[in-house]
Amino acid sequence: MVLKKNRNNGLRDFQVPKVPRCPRSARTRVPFKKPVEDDRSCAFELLASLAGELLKESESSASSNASEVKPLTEERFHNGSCEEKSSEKHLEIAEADCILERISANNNVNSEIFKLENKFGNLSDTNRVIEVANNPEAGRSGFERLSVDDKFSLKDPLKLGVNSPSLVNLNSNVKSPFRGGLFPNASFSRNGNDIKLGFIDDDEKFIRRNKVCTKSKAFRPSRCIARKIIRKRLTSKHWKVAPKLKDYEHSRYDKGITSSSRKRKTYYNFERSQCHTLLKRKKLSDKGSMVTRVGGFSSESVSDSPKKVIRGNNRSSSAKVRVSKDSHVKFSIESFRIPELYVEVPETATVASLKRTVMEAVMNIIGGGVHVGVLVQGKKVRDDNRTLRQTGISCKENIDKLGFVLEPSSSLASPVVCAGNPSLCEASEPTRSPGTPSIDSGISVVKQDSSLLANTGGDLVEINHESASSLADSISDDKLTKVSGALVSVLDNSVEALAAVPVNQSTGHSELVQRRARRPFTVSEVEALVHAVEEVGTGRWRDVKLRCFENADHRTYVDLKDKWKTLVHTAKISPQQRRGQPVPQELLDRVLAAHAYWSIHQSKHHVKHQTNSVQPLVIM
DNA sequence: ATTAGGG
DNA sequence: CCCTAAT
Repeated sequence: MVLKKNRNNGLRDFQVPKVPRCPRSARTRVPFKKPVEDDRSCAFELLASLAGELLKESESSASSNASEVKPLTEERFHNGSCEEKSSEKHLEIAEADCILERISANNNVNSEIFKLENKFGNLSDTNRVIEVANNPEAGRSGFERLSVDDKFSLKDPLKLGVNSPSLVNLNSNVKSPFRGGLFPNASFSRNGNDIKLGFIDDDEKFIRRNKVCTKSKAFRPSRCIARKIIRKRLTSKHWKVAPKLKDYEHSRYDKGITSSSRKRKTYYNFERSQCHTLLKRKKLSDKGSMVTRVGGFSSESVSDSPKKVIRGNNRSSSAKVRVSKDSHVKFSIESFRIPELYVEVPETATVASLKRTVMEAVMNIIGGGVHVGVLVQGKKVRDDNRTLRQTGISCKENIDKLGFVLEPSSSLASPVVCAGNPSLCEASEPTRSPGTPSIDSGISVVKQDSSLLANTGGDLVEINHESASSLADSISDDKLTKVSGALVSVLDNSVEALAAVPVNQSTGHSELVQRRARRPFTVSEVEALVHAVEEVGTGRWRDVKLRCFENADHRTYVDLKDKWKTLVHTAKISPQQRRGQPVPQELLDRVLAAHAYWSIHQSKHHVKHQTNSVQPLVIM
C-alpha cells in the first residue's frame, strides 16, 4: 500500500505561504529571542512543521523518499530575500492585530475565525521542518516562556527536552561523602554548598531562565502553580459544594489555597490573582466571561484531481482515497483538523492576551507532539495492527467517512487541563491531551481532548448557558449539538449549576484526572539524587529537593523519594531484571551504600553537618 | 507542607 | 506516578 501525501495537493492546510520565517539556522538559534513578537508566526511555523513531520513520517514509513521533505536552508533563505519575508511578517502581524481587534470589538469571532481558517487553509509550503518538532516536549509550553536572557544553548533544540538536562554549570567539584570522588559528567552548579542540577524542561523553562522565579515561591510562575491547583481540584473527588455565586470565589477558591502559613501569603495572593482566571467555574460565573470555542482549522478544499477518488467525508479532515490497481489505496489528505481549542478570556482581557491565549492553545496542541488518528465511519480506529481492509479502508469499500485527526501524542499521558470549565474536559479514552493552561495573562486555555472529536464524529458542541451545564452529559451521550460555525462565542452569565458539578460526578469518568507524564530520571538526575541523599540522608526529601532539584519543578520531593525507592530496589535486583534506561552500577552501588548508611544513622543526626560542610561519611 | 509507605 | 495517612 502506498501512503502518499502529495506535496502539492496534500496537507495544504499546513503550508505556510506568507508567514515570515527565519532561516532554519536562525530559527534554531534565535527562535526564542523574541518570542512575543514571534509567537504568532511560531504557530504557523509549527503548523508547517507539523505538516512537514507528517509528511516525512509517512513518506519514510511508506518507503518513499523521505528526502522530499527538506528544511528551508539558509541558502534558500537568503535567496528568498529576507526583507521580503520580513515585511510580510509585519503585514501578517498587522493583519492579525486587525482581526483580533475586530474580534474584540464585535465580540463576533466567527467571521474572523473563518478568515483565519482560510488563512490556514492557504498555507502552502511544506518544505520546512521546524526543529522543535523533533522534540515534542520542547515546544509544548510555548516559546514565550523563554526569556531573552536565556543562557542555554539553543543551537540544539533537542536539548530542550525533558530528558536532556542541560548543563548550567560544569564546575562539578562536588565531593561525595561516600565516594569522595567527583562527579564526572554531572551537571551541577555550585551554589554555596548547594548543588543544583540544572534541568531544562518545557514547563520549567520559564523558571529556570528567570532567576526571579527560582528564589521565591512568591514569584513562581503562576502556570505551574495553577496546574497543580487545577490538578488538585480535579483530583479531589468530593468537591461538590455549590456555594452561592456571591461566595463562590472565596469559598471555593480559597478553600484550596488558604493556608495557615503566613509566609506563603504573598504566594497565594499572587497565585490567586493569576489563577483565578483559571477556574472556569468562577469564570463562568462572571457575567462578562466569554468562552470561545475554536473549531479545527481545516479547509474543505476540494482537490481538482480528476482521478477516481473517494473523498473522506469526515469532518475531522479532508481526505481522499484514490483507488488504484493492485489493491493499493492512495490517500490524499488535503487537510487535517486540529483538535478543538477552548479559549476563555475575560472581557477585560487585552487583545494581546487573547492573542497569546489562542497562540498558546495552538501551541499546546501542535507543539505537544501530535499523532494522527484515523477515523472510519466517524469512529476512531484504535487497533493499529488491523489492516486497512479489515478496517474498512479498501478500494472496494465506499469510504465515505474516512478521516484523519491530529491528536496529542498519546504516549505521554499528560493531564487534560480543564482550566476553566471542567465539564468540558471530557475524559475519553487513551489519548489525552497534554493541555497546559496559560495563565500568564490571566487567561485560560483549555485544550479539548481531540479524541473527543473523533468519538463524536467531529461535531462541535455548542456552548451556551443552557447547554453548558449538561455539556458533559451531552458529550458522553453523544447527543451533540452540531454547530455549523467553527467557533462559538458564548456569553455566559449563569452557570451556577455547572460550577457546582464536578466533572467526575457528571461524567462518571473519574479517570479524567490525568496522571503526570512519565518522566524517567536521567542518569544525571540519578546522580544528583544519589549525591544529595548521600549528604542529606533519606527521609529528608525536601532538603534533597532543595539541594539538587530546586529548579526541576517537575520533580517533587515525593518524586525524589519514590525514585530513591525504586533506585534501592533496582540496586538490589539483578541487572537482568532491571528495565528502562540503565543506571550505572556505580551509582547503584552508591545507592545501596547510602541506603545502608542512612538506615542505620538517623539522618537527623547529621543535619547540621550536612548543611554547611561536607562531612565525610563512613561507608558501611 | 512533609514524610512514609502502599498501590 | 498516585494516593493517603500521619505528622
